[in-house]
Amino acid sequence: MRRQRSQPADHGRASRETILDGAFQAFTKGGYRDTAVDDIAAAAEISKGGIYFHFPTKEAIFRELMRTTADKLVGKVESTVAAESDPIARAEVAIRTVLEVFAGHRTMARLFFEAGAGGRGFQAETNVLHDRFANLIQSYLDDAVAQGTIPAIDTRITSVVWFGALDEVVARWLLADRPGRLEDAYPTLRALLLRSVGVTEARIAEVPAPTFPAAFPEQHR
Amino acid sequence: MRRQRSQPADHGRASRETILDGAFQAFTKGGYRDTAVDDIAAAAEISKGGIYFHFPTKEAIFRELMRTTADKLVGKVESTVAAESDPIARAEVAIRTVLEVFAGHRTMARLFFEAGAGGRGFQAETNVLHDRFANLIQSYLDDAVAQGTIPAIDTRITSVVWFGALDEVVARWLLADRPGRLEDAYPTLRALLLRSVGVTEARIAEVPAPTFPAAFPEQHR
DNA sequence: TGTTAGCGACCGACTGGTCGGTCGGTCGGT
DNA sequence: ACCGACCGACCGACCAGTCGGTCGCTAACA
Repeated sequence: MRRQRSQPADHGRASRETILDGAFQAFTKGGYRDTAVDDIAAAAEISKGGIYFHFPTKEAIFRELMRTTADKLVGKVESTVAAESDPIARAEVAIRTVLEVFAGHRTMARLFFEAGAGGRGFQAETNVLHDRFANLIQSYLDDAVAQGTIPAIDTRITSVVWFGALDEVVARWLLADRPGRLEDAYPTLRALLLRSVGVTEARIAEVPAPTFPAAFPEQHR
Repeated sequence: MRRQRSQPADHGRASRETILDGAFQAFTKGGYRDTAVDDIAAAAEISKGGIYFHFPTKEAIFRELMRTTADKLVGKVESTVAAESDPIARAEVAIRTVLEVFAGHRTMARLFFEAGAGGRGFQAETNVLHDRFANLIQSYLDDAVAQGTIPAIDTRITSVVWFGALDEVVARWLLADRPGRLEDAYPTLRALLLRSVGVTEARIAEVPAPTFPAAFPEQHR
């Protein structure tokens, strides 16, 4: 199968994107270690040599993919958050947005969660990602504390806790046999997190938080 | 280096344990994928062939290691929990115990957290582990709800959230450049979690929770 | 207009190295 | 003499990265 050769106007941009797309698909099922460069090549309909013309190593592809994908997510969060001015409302919207984006892009979630499967050094990569989100959350919490909306607490640990909670909820959803709708977990998650930092019950009840049926399909006990 | 041959009385039990010990050491630094069977052999001071006399596959070694280690941890938790009768107190003690055990056995924590680095199928293994602890937590929460100590909430999601929080706190501690004392995070974590399920402030303040200095060394912002 | 040199993009067979697992063999105890 | 425990060289699969090519475009030149 002869491939259409790219026009010179492409400047190689197109195929770079094509490779990234293929890499996304490939990494998405299988994680880093279980994905061979040949798999990426197949997914992107390009040769291995072609890939190495555009990228120096397999790891470089993965890193770029992670970075740009995270950028998109953070960008999305920051733009939706911009509509709110109250710091607690911002935190709420941030959490909700992450949930919604992942709900709509299960594969993207996979990318983030199977990133770890590249042992040693990728742990560091994941670390940066976690930090990024935790810091985002922490900034909202700090603001909330500063303006007296919530009592003074250790916002560093709190942001870690919030992130961990969010992370785990998404992780379980990803691994569930018959996953429900991820967004359905939001009302409960929101209430738990807001309560945890001492937001008043009145404030928590403010958004009626439609009582969906339990978001988690079944429990294996 | 000729090794001491085991006495027949051993029935091979000793060397099985020796291998498991070596595997623990080896897996502990490097995760599953980055640890070669030869590494395990070296750590256990036995030959590769010797290992395959006792275990069918590398994966079998890892699974057994995970299982028995988790057993120990769960056992420890359950025995300390037995001293308490109030379900919320039990949950508190469970969290605290996990923190303390990990604090004292950093390597054990490593084993659990680098388990994921074996892509696909190990995710499932980790899943089981998470389930085990989440279910433990859920049972305490269910009891607390049943006896009216806390309001009725979705204990399934709540247990996932609690576990996620705990998990992330430990993970950050493991990856910190200059980790502080893990137990120091307990007071804050405890307060956050208890508040999240609606335990009264009075009850939360009950244990004076000695205000340690911040448990997290520094923040990279 | 026809010819050709140069080049950027891409191809895919191949290499070097790693690693899980095997297998014929050894050895001490009974 | 036999057997269970153990040894370690070896096999084969897999895979990241390389390298000598090919192809078609464009620009320079005749």
